[in-house]
Amino acid sequence: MLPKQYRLKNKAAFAATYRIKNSFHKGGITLFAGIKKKETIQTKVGFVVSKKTHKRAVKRNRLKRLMRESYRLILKSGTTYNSQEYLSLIFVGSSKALDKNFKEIYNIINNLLERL
RNA sequence: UAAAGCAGCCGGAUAAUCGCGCAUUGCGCUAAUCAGUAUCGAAAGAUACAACUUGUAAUUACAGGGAUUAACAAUGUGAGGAAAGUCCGUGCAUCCAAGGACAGAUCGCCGGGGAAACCCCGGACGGCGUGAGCCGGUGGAUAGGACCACAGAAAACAUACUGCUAACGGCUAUUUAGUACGAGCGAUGGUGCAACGGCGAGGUAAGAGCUCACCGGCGAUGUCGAGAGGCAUCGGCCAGGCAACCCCCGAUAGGAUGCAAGAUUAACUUGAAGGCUAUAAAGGCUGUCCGCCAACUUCAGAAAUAUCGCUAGAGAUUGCGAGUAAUCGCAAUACCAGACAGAUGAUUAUCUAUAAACAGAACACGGCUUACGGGCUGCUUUAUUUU
RNA sequence: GGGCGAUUAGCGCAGUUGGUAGCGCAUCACAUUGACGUUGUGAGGGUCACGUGUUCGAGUCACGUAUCGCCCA
Repeated sequence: MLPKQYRLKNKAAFAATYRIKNSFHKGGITLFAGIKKKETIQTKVGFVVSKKTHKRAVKRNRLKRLMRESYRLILKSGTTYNSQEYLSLIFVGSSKALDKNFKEIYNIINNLLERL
């Protein structure tokens, strides 16, 4: 889990980020990016796994946790590329990514941020 | 030893590095903010200074003391046996109704437990299994109605149909005999899931519980039992199935909606209605009256990333006692998730049986049902072997 | 989180006092035509989502399971 200040929480913010339609996809994970920010505030991140992806809550939670942990470790290492220029980021997991382990998820997230 | 049956338990552990939710405490020379003034906020509300209080001096001065938010630090704590399905029941909340009856609903062997339940325990009966055991929505079919396809004479009424009988009366012939007209009979009909008991013997003109033995079912009496019911004796043969179809009988319950229930705050801006009346108070146009506007009241809209509901309980653990048991009583101990884009994770090492099953709290609780890798314990049954 | 509904042929749907499962389109064959289309005639195709029970008998009645869909801010 990330601290609260890093999390994207507002429903309107989610809708606004989706509306930009600036997205990248790899290995069952889709990254949506918001507008480039003007003020120096923290970039906020949301993680989404739909109920349609898998029926059981345990597997959905597992994927969200892996994505979160990957993002946290990348943020900690400092090699965030251009991602911190954006106001908001959303990672959406699909059924392809469900069975992958932590290292695979980490590489995918890293690759997505690199392409941003 | 093997195969079964029943009951119960566990649902990885330890260490290192990084990381999250909540609670408490700390931190004011980390930052921001705060009563009457000042500030934040839509509001509820929150707070430095002042006041108050403590200490030191002595009438005024100095020092300390509060809280919130964010960040930081420390400590504590943090998913299940099913948290699941939402199949039952209850608390809790709002709305409707409040008196009585009917309709409708739910339940249905007996006794006990429980707040209640499509709940649990013990027993009865029926069925299954060699057995330990398991399964069962199991009241009433002479209160009444409906239905029972096809087949069959007939599916409930046995009054019909198909038949049987020459003992009796009649008729023909007149000794024997013949004839189903009267009369008697309910065996024959083999279809069906099911045919007003079954099977054998006696009996007869033909037959028939008409009589008898055995079996099945029904009723009465006696006896055992708290009761469902068991056992024994006697009696008479009239008693199809179906109530998880309507129904009858008995019992139970206010109904509906569900925490996205609902409560607090009610700015803002928009619309509609009420209202200047009796009483108290009462702004503006104009001193008074009328009238109009504002204020006021009600409803709706919009604003939920606010606060509460939100977890101390029909609870948990341990011990003792009552009871066959479900369960109940008493005592002690500790407080043990409370989020709101939603907390338990990642990596590495070691151990054990190779860490590998089903699976994530969302108001709470009691059940039921379903899913589940592997392991452990106790009791019981059957089979085999050894002593 | 809570509350509801549906599942029948390849597709879309009927099916009530429980008694031989149907309709339309599609598929196949034949006829018609020089050929195709249209049209006509006929045929095939079903675990009534799955399981257990009640019943002589279940698509229908009762209970459980699975899948899909809808509503509530």
